[in-house]
This record gives sequence, structure tokens and C-alpha cells, in this order.
Amino acid sequence: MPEALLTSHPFIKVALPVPMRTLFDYKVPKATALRHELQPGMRVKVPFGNSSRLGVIVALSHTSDWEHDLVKPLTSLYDEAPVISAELMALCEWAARYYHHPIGDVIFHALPVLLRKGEKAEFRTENWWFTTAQGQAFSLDQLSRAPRQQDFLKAAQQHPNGLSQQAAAVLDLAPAAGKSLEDKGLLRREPRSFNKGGERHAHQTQVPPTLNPEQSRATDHLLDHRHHFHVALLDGVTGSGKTEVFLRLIENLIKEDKQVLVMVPEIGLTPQTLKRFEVRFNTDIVLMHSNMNDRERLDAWLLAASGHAKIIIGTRSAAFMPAPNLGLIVIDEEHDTSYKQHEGFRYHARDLAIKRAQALDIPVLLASATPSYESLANAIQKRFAWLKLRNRAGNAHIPQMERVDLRGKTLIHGFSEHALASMKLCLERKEQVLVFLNRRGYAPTLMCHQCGWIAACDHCDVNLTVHKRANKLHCHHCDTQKALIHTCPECQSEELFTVGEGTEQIETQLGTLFKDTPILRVDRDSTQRKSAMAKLTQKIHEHDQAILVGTQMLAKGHHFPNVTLVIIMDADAGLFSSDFRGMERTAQLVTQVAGRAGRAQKAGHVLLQTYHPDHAAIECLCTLGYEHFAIDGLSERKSLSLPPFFHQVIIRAESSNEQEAMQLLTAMRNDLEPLFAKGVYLVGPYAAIIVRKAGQHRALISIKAAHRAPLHEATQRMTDWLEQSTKHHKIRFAIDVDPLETY
DNA sequence: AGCACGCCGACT
DNA sequence: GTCGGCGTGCTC
Repeated sequence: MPEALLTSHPFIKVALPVPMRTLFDYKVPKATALRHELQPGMRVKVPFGNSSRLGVIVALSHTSDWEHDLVKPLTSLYDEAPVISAELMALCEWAARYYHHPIGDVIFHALPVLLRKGEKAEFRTENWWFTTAQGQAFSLDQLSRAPRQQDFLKAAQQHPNGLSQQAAAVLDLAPAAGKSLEDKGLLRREPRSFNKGGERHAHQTQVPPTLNPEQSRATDHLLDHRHHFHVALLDGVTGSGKTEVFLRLIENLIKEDKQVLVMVPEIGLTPQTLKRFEVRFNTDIVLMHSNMNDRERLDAWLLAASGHAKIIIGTRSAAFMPAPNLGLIVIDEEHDTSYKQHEGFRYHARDLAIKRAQALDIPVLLASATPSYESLANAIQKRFAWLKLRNRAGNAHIPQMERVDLRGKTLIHGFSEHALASMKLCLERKEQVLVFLNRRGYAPTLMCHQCGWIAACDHCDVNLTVHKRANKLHCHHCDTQKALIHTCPECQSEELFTVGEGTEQIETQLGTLFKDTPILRVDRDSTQRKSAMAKLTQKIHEHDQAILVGTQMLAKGHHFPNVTLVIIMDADAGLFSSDFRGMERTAQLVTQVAGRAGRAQKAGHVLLQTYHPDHAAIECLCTLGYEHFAIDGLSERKSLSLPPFFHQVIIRAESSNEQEAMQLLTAMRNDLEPLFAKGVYLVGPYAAIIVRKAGQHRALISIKAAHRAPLHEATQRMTDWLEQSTKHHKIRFAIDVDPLETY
């Protein structure tokens, strides 16, 4: 018998997955069979246009701005309890406002894919096998003519607490045999909700290592502030034992029955990282990363939402993981740009996490050997506690950075003689060399010797990269691929040659220079297949001497204990970037790669090949180190009124028409600029550095202000204006608040 | 984002 | 004669 609807609200405001910055009103039917109280965060089915959609209730309301006859009634309810808690709903609403992004899209980002599609918010069920009383007493001899059944019953008798379907599969038991035994009344089957909790193996937890004085100080500070909102920047050189510090803090919070969210960069979630948590904590750990399928993600999400998962480790999207008892957020490698989403809902997971922690009144720990300028500025201004670890744990030494002047030198396959000689010595000591070149593929350019033709992408204003092994030409901007050609399409000459080097070429050439040494390439191309990275790391650990060649992937969180020499092939690559963050990025990358050298007992050495050895930036980084470099960089940012001292919003527009995007932004500036408050500065519109990408012509405009409020007001006006103006044209626009890329 | 309506080219 | 191309308009 249906109970009366408990809500007295006649309307609900619903978020739908449409790119519209609005909520949709629906009526709550008066005479209804809905048995549960409607609450924000529940999923509802609603009519939308000529079809129906799944939406999420954001608010209950007594009123609607729409003419009541036009407001449709909701169709049905998916949930008995909210799937978005009040806490997460508030976070989503804040994010939608702050990033000027449609609320529906934000809320759907916070839900696992299966919940967006209407799946029940329940663990996957799995059949468990149990013996019946009769089955437990049954003599196995009686089944001698049915060996498969005999095996099955024997196993079931040995597991009085039941045998999961998965366990039965592992033991190679035939499901058909189980079914026959069930028919005989010897076994019974019971569906149980799958949850990792029950299957956890109890194990010895690792004894924590002793802390050095720096680590102790940091740990004590963090423990003192573990029960309230407090942002700490754990700024420690590579190998200084940052992880140990946050493991201590996590340990304490778990003892207090709190949940901990640990965020890691996109490829930083190495098996090594996970292992470190697993051996340390005898508790449920869930993961959330891009290699998981939809079902795995939902189960992990549910385990976190139930409060049973004490440790949640995940990449950017984990910022929205439910955790009813959250007590700490850790952001490892906080400077990593993969925390910022570069498309669609352009949020920064670090900033969101800090906001979330503030609302929950819990601490946040940011960890990095190369903190972002944003966090460093906050630390200097004492908004964040600044915990420095300047010594390497154990006996490890900070690697020495040496500049190798390439001017006028003969290069052999891009290497200076000095670099090659150092490599030889290193390998003779049975140690490993890491060669860093942030450019994948064989060569960045294919050119004709006769007419100067260059292979370019049809859809973007860039050259195609040569991938010899795959026999392809790749566009690294829009992913188009073409067969590698050997005849010039302009003049039919067969004298095509490559210009410049990528990792694939370096790998090949090192193979000829060091014939007996394993050369292992680590980049996106060599690690595309699911277990490829694991295989590569295994190989790296197997060999004494080896040369690792790779891109920035090598800079992310891996431990290569036997690497004692790092060669940075082209230290100048990021020196003359058009983006004001280029220097910061380069310094972080170089320092991180350098940090791979000499992590264990062995001293490390780093060679930076450069044509500008006296360039102030290179000199500062090599002689004074990252912190000094960054502090100099910050004062320059300040004098130029750049972030983090000024706040920035960028609006991008793109259109297949050559001028439309630029014209639209120009019109917008002309219309709105007189309305902006004092202190809001506009630059542009200007054409993107790569004007045409994937067939779209791109323009952008930058808005800056010393204070958030006027900047957001201006952004709001522009968003409204653009929504009106793009209605009738096929121009797309995107708002990027706190952009990391400004071209 | 979908999805329908709507007006112009090559097919049974 | 129609199937379907994607331009554009709308969604409580």
C-alpha cells in the first residue's frame, strides 16, 4: 500500500546532462506511488523534449519560475537514498559556479558511468556456494563416478563459510558440477553482494622505518593539525621520504576510523605506489583510475560511499569520490598538470580538494619535490604551512647537475662526446643510464630534399611526426595517422629525409652505439598496451646495466634504483616557450627527471645538454636548485601581474570558419568591456598558437584581475553573452578558469 | 548533448 | 518519386 508522499514540496529542480547552465523544474505528482521521501541527490526519470532522461534532484522547491502548466511531472525515482551526498552536492554547485560550467555536467562528472546510465547503486552480486547439512555429512566416495562433482563437494566441505563464484573459478571447479550437486540437495547457492571487504587477506603490516629529524618535525606538525582545516605543503626533494611522512599521518587518521583520499597524477599510480599502501595498512583500499572498467569503478565508488574503504587512491576524478567519514586529503605530486582537466569541465582537482576539505574542516596535504608556483606562493604568504624536507633519506645524495655546452661541438646522434663517454663509464660500472627527450616518435619532421616540402597535417597547422616502427605519419594534435611515404607528393622526388630526433630514433641509434646493452624505451607509444609499462619496469629491474630512453613519463614517480646517470638531451626545449608557465614546467620536469638519478646507495649525476649554458634560468636551476629558481620566477610573475598574483580566465572560441571565432570574441569585447569593473583587464582576442586544430580555427581572449569577485562577474557576463550569440551559429566556446595553458 | 523538423541530391 | 545529408531550434 503506497504511503503518502512525505515531501511537501510541489516542485523539484533537476540537473540534466545537457550543456545548459540551468536546472529544470518538474512537478512532484500529488497522488503518487513514490514510496520515499524525495531528497536532493536522488536520481529521477523525467520527461525531456520528446524523450525521457535521467536527472539528479538538486533542490526541492515550493515555487517554479515557469508557467505551472508547462512544468511536467517527474516520471519515477531511481534511488531510495541520495547518490550524491549533501556534501558533494554543495561541492558540485560550488564548482559549477566557480568554473562557469553547466551544473548538470558537473554533477554527472561526480557519478560513475553506470549510475549515469540508471544502474542501481548496488554492488555487483556474486553467487556463493554452501554445503547443506546433508552435503556436509555426505561421503565423497559415493561420488566416485562423478569426479567433477566430487572435487566441487570436497572444496565446499572444506569451506564452511562458503565459496564465492570467483573462488570456485580459481579452484577450477565446474559450475555445472555445482548445479548437479544443488539439484541433489547437497549444495545451496546464495547471491551475495560483491564487496572486496570480505575477501581481504589479513597480512602482516610492515614495520615503519625510523624517521629522520626533518621527517619527524613534519609528521608532528601534521598530527597537531589533523582535526581541522589546514593546508600543508610538504616540499621535499626527490628521495627525501615524503611518502613516509604522509603514511604516518594516514595511519593515525585510520586509527581514528577516518577515511583518507589520496590523489595521484594520471600515470603516477604505479604498482609500486599501491604496493606501498598495501604492505603498510591492513585495511580496505579502493582505487579509481582510467584503467578500470565501469563495473570496477562502481564497486569502488560504492565501497567508498559505504565508508568501508578507508583509503581511496585515485586520479583527478577521485576528487569527487564519496566518503562519508573523510578525514584527510593527500595530493601527491601536487604540481602535476594532469590534475587539471583540459577539456569540457575544466576543473583543477587540487583546488577542488582544498575547497572540499575547507567545507569538511579537515586537513589537506600537498606533496611535491617541485611545488607549483601557486602552492609555493601560498606557502610564502603563510596561507599554507610549508614543511621542507631538504635531505635525502638514508645515505642517498642529491645528484650533481652539470651543463654540457653543445655550441660548436660535434654531436653523434644528438649526444655530445662527453655524454657518450659518461654513458660508457656508467654502463661499465654495471649501472643504468636514463636518457630524457620529451619528444616521442622517430622525428618531428619529414622533408623533401629537392623541393622543401614538409609533411603537414590536413586538419591542424602542425607538421606530422614520423613513426618509423609503425610506418606511419602521426599528428600529435588531432590523432590522424597516414602511411609513411617515400616519394614527395609535390615533386615526386624520392629524397625524403627526417629532421630532428624523437625517442624512437634515439632508441634505434643507441642500439647501434651500445650493441650489448638493453635499450628500453618508455613513452606513450611503448606503453600503450595495458601491461606494457609493468613489463618494462620489470625488465628495468632485471638488468644491471641498461639505457632507458623516454619522455616525461620517466619523470613521474618511478623508482629506478640502479640509474646513476641522467642525460637531458635538450634542456633548451622549454626555454623559449610562448607560455608564461613554460619556465616553471621546464624546471619541474628537469628537476623531476634529475631526481631519478642515484636514489639508492649510489651517487647520481645529471648532464644537461644545452646551447645556452649561460642562460640565467639554466644556470640558476643547476647551481641554486628548484626552490631558488621558483622564488625568482614568482617575483617575475608578480612584477608582470601574472598568476598566481593575478587571477586569470581564458575564453576560447572555435569555428570551422576561418574568421568567425575571432569576430565573435571581438564583438563580445566591444559590447562588454565598458561594463566591466575597474581592475578587470582584457588581452586579445588573439589567434591560438596553433590556429587550426582538428579542422577548427581557434581564437582566445584572456581576462585578468587582482581579485576574484570582479573577474567572476565579468566572466558571468561574457558567458551569458556568448550563450545568446552562439545560439544561431556553429561556434563553440569554452571557459577556462585558472587556465594552465594560455595559448 | 540529443533529437526532431526541414529543405535539397542520387538511388530502388 | 523517396532515403538521407546535416543546418537550426528546442528542451522544465
